[in-house]
Amino acid sequence: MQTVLVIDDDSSLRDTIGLLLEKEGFRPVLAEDGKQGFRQALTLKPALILVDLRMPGMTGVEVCKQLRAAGMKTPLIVLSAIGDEIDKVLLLEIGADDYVVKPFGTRELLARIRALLRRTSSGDTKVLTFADVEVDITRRIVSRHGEELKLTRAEYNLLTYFLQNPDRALSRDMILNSVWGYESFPNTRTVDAHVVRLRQKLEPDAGSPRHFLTVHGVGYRFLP
Amino acid sequence: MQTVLVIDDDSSLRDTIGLLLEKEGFRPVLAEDGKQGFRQALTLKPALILVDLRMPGMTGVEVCKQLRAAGMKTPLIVLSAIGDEIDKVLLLEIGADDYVVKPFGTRELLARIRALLRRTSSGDTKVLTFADVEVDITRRIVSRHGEELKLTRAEYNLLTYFLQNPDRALSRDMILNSVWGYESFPNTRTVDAHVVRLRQKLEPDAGSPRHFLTVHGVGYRFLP
DNA sequence: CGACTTTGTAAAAGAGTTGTAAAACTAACC
DNA sequence: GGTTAGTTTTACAACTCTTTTACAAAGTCG
Repeated sequence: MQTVLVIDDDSSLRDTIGLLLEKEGFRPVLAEDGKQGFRQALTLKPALILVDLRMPGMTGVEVCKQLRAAGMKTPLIVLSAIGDEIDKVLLLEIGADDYVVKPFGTRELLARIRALLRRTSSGDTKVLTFADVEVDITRRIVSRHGEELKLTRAEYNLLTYFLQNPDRALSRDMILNSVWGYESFPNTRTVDAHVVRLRQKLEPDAGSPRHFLTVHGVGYRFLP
Repeated sequence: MQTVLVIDDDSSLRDTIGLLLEKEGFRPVLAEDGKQGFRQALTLKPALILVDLRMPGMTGVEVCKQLRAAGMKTPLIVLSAIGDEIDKVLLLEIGADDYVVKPFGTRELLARIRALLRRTSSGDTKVLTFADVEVDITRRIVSRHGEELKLTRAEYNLLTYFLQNPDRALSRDMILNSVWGYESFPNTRTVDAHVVRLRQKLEPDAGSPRHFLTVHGVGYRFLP
């Protein structure tokens, strides 16, 4: 989950943004002044920073400058009040990546956050999870408790298919067609062999599966 | 020198921007419509693209969408006339990185170009590193412990591609398209041959690679 | 309860993928 | 034109993964 640091002295706005971010799947961290925010930025290394331009003490411009001087390249969006005289060019030159003028819609703020994250982190890592297992699609790695589990290609493909079709009875033929494609025609027992392997690698107790369930006479059902 | 592709049907504006860029040390390439611009973007792989929103034929939005669909991550700034009703959020969502409203000052345009180049990783980051290897992009030199390692062109290109896409499973086809381009069609085994060479030159122990990892049945994953 | 079908599983057989050196080919440079 | 450096293809061994097979275990149903 990506951490977003929000630095704003207006506590009500800060909380609003915090809630919004939380709802959208980010981990918000709130700071009420520039100095505190600056320290948290260094220690937390958030994925993105939102900073108010006008604050008592250390201003947004100061925060931004200092962070860049400290070598941090964290993407940063400046929040400015409509009355503020902002020199857009200056902002961009001191190292802010974008700015949003208050009052702003939540949709706009989110879009900007996403766009900025997309182009900076270059890796929008997609991660699916079930139980205590993590499936990192971009890295093509499956792990449990941070420890990598080695899955073969067929196992991996089968697993992601199950993840995309949770809690549904899936016949062996459906599975074969979706995972193996219409070109190859393996025996339906092939599916069983791979399910066995997924159970052995991913089930807490392969003997009595809790996630990869058998639907007798049909096929399997995956329960996250 | 960094190439900037300018796509605009207004020839006078196009030339003005071209001159400005040239004066500021960029290499401008001009395209007069969306289709032409799109093709040049794919072949030239510019460092940055400026595209007019309103054009006959393929619009700026189209260009942007298509480029992103083709997997190009080139930073892109949209130029829009003051009368245009632009949905900023939409622009950012389709993958534009920034926009400038015409008429704009040259100072503003340049600041935005620089800011965008700065934050898009390889913009002015001249040196990339991983483990004990340094890759100096501007000098096109790879070294370890200050000692130069001689890499051929293909090896170097492949290495920088890996560096720009760390910790992601990359299929041979993706690698071929990005490193070799859409025009040449070498065998996918070519990739393997070059990976072998990178391992031999850069891995501490080429026999058990720690950085250039194989993703069986897919391709490779580079771990810095 | 049996007779029958379906599933679990390990292990063998088979298929496909990768590592690697070397040959064949190209482009670049005197 | 010939030499050289670099790229791409090829060939094959080594390796990994997939599929089949065989049999035991479990489930279904009269």
